[in-house]
Amino acid sequence: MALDALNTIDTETPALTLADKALQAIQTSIIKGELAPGSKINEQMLAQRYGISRGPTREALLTLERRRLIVRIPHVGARVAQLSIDELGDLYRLRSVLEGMACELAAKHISPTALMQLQRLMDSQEESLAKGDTYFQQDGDVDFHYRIIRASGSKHLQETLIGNLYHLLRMYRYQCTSETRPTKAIAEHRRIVEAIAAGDGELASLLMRRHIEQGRINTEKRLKALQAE
Amino acid sequence: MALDALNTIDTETPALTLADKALQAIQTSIIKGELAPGSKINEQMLAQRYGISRGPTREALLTLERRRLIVRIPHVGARVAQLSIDELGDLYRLRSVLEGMACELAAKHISPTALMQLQRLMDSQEESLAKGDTYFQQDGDVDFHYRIIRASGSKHLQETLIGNLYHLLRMYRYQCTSETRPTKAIAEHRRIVEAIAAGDGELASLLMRRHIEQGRINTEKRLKALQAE
DNA sequence: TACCGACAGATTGTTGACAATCCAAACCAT
DNA sequence: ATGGTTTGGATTGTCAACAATCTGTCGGTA
Repeated sequence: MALDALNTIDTETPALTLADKALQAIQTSIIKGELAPGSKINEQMLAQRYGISRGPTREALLTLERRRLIVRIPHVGARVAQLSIDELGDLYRLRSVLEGMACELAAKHISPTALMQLQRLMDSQEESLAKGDTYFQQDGDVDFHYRIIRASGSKHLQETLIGNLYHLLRMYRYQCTSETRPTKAIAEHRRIVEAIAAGDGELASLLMRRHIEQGRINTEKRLKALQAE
Repeated sequence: MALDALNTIDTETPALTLADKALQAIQTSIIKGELAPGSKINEQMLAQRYGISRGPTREALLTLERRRLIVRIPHVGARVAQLSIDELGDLYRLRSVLEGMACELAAKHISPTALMQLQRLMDSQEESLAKGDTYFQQDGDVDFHYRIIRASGSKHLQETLIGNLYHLLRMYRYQCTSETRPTKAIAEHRRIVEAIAAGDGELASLLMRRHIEQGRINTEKRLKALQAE
């Protein structure tokens, strides 16, 4: 039932278009690996599965192409993106630079309220970690990064990271990480926030780049193990 | 050459769809300002103008939305993007960081042939400049930057810059620069290439960021004058 | 057997019509 | 006159059928 809800289009809220809803549904399937990397995507089949026509389905696929979750070839079709270690490195290298930049900007521009919210997020995460609750760890990490990126105040940086890069990143992370490293990661988050609060963008950027590099190593290890089979 | 053609399979055939052609046509109109910034875009009218149906037209508009050349609102429609000084600054700040990164990578990874081609491009541009031929100046500059970005060897960096950011950038540049500053710009290009050739990514990056900052100042000046009317 | 080309099935690209939604002008009530 | 409501026209979202293209199979030929 709950699983069904994830794969079913809600036809009762006409605020969103069918294309948007299809996009959400298909993207979730891809990120979770229900649509396996490299597998072929059939427009008609997808449309049928969600009970809509091919028009909105095609629109969703175009958006997924721009997010690099699928690869489309004209007159041939679309496939779910393949995960590779090379691309992972490429992706993280770019992410590292961009989020470093976000930190520097955030250290300059962050608003008092946004900073406070960020600190409260740290508190609540440390608290739930102490309780042994790791369920929201992954989401919490994403939330942390999102907030800093938004605090940068740069529309294009935001769009590039959240609107483009992060979707593919989430796919790698979802499929390649099982247990996270919550204690260390949250401590690193805390230090980054402290640097931002102190207005030290250079330090915040450095810490963030290191933090992300740790994440890359972690994910790469998993991906290697995954591809070894 | 002929032998090459005989033994090569045309895997790189454009295979242009109507959507692709419409995209090219509409994008050119927007960048040139024939479709004025802020003006409304009518799907049916566009489709009629190019003698195609609304389907491919919509696909083209979706792509233009991802390239930030238009703004789309569900059930309302699309408008050509507005140019603003704030966004120009935002855009160039991001571009600066990314192309700086491209320089560092290029200094490490560039292939001998790519380097040679780059140097030949410099030669031919200096030559045509000496002749007083400024017609291809704009294209030449774009070409220079593209080559360095490609030489970085980073797929995602390439996609982010060329696939996303540069389209909007070209719109600003096309509409906001009349006479360029060819002599200085080409000299700056030359120095950047020299730094890359010497494997000094740090220097190349610094020079590139300065070079881009000059471009920003130039474009901003024009944009201000344009908006003063 | 290996290679080349025609054929059939399936898939994508495109179209025109229909439904849902928004915008603006006209209308009514106060 | 002004504010809110209604209604008509225009525009976007969606659909199902048609056309163009590709993939893989089959048969023929060296």
